[in-house]
Amino acid sequence: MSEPTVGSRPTLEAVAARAGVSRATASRVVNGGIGVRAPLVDKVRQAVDELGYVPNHAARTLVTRRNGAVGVLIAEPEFRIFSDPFFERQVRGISRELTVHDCQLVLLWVEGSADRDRVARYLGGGHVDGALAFSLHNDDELPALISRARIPAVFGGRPPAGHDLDIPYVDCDNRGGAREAVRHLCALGRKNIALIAGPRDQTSALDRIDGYHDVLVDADPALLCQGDFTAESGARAMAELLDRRPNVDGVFASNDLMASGALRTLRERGLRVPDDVALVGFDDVGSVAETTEPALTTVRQDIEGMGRLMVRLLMRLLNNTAGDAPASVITPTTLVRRASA
Amino acid sequence: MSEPTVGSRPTLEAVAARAGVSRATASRVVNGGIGVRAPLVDKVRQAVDELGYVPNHAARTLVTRRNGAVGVLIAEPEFRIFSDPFFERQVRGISRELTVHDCQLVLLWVEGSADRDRVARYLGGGHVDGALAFSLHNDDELPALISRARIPAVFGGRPPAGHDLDIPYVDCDNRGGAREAVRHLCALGRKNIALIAGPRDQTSALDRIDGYHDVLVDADPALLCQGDFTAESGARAMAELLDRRPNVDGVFASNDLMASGALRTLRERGLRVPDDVALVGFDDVGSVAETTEPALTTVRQDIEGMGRLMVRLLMRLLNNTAGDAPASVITPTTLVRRASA
DNA sequence: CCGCCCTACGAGAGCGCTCCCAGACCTCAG
DNA sequence: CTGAGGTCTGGGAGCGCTCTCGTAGGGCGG
Repeated sequence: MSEPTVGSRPTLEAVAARAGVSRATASRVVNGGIGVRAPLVDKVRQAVDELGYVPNHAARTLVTRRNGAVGVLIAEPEFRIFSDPFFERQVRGISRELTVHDCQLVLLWVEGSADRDRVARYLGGGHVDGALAFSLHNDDELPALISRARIPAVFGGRPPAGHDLDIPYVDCDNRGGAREAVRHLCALGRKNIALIAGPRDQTSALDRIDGYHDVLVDADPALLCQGDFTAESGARAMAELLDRRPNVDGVFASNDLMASGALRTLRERGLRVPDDVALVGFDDVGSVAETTEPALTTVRQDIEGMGRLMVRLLMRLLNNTAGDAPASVITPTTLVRRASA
Repeated sequence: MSEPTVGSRPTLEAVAARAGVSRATASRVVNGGIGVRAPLVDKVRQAVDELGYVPNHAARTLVTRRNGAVGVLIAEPEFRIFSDPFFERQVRGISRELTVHDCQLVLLWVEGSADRDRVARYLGGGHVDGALAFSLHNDDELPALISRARIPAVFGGRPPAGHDLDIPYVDCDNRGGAREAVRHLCALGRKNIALIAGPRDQTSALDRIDGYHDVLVDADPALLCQGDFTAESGARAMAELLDRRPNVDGVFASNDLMASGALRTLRERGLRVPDDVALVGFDDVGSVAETTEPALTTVRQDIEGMGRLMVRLLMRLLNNTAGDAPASVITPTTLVRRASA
């Protein structure tokens, strides 16, 4: 097909020869050097340096059956949301933690049904040790795809019910965070607290709605307005809420982007934040929450940390000869008080 | 270390046995089946299906020295710009084209100097067949990194001068596109055409500035204002321009994001677009250009196509036993007329 | 009908590595 | 001084695949 990537790289054999030891010993040194006496270790290390030896990954994988790569599955609708800083942060966390574990990130972008087959084959083909996936939508094909590939996996975000797979997930305490946000508005003395909800096909959005209702058990249904996690939808929802209930004095927006949109509408209508209407967001993505005017009071979730956690969970899954899956993790949220509430 | 990913998958040997042929013949069938008679092909295919055979990638790589993976290098500043739809689109194009070539996308995120070593080792270690990188900043370490790893690579965007590496790149005709934009404003009869420029450390921004000057050879320097490709900077630049030269009647913003910011400022100042000020952007990212009010006249570059082109160039590089590097590609731009100019 | 050539298939080596196992060596107690 | 027990090291098999090469077999011209 083509030339080797680099003109014949040195093999372990060559290193061993140069160091005057056997291939087995050289291998031991390369893999940590335990059980090898110091002088030999040094000799091998030196040979490695001199020759610029880099282990052949394929050969190693062939025998160890591990390839040090993890697939990150992103389905089309999510990818479009890549512009959402949320994703960037989560992938960043994943990437960083994978580096720690000496693993590579293989981006698998599932775009259509044809891709679904391809990716399932790929996952099943042992190209990657495990998979990380974001399960955001009810109609998502990812859980099915993963179970088909029979590969260790971890989800980011609680998958919708209905999947009987025991795939662990990492999520933040959406419901608890929402409760905290709403309680905070209550504590400020707000009486007509509205909710700008996220899309109903995402568990995170549903959980935040539940949290709202936990606190405001018999909230006026007209105070709940639907958004889709975009700033634009937040602006629209806010307008609608103000039309329906002009006496709104508190708003919990299910994410910061929608909160920023709501803020815009409030400003356009000449309402002061937080004086007239107190506003709380969710996520605490710095690029949004800190730059609004006024800065957003919001529920922080440790997005990058969740990404890292996903990797750690997967690693535990991989190093786990017994079959017991580690439990899912719910990370805590914290209310970050800024100016908007 | 751990269990095999899946309990002992079938090998080619097993397929061959079941089909009653030799391993060699089975291999031939799996790899396209040329030189094998139809009945045998069928038998092998059937065995593959029945056993659910999937080739072992590592074993194949070990002997072919190709691993069907391409590294996509993203340096930290770019990654932060992932929220820029530009990147999403380009990666999308790359991903799609890689699928066509049966290659995987390994995301390599270069974050610091420590990472630089790690990634260089990784690239040099033959884990990937080639690399794609985005060279946006003058101070970028990526070109050096790639030349160190001595691996076939293609850049997205013309790298800044000063690198004597013969790494081909794919870029759009930034200068020509800018010329077209400015000429269009001229054709509309605009006399005081301002430029909102992009950051000076990016070749694309510089080229667009050059294009502006190509048409407006002795433009008033006060009509040039610096931005950084964000909407916010566009808004600020527009404000500054209006303060400096209230008679501005045409603006070429070096990207759509800045154009959208400029639009906001113009609206706030009560100026009508395009009646008072005609505005042209660059990029034609739909999520921005089509949703502004009025919709943006802009210079379209085929971002996804450029991503695909990068992959094709790399593939040519890989299948190229002679050492002649394919030439870089400059893709054309087209002016898309909407409402803003 | 015989021999030639071409095509289809199988045998086998080997890619670079890990890891099992046997043997060498050393230490120390008896 | 000897042998048991431990620690290190090397030999060698084998991971699953591709690919070269040799051979068998069939078609066709002479």
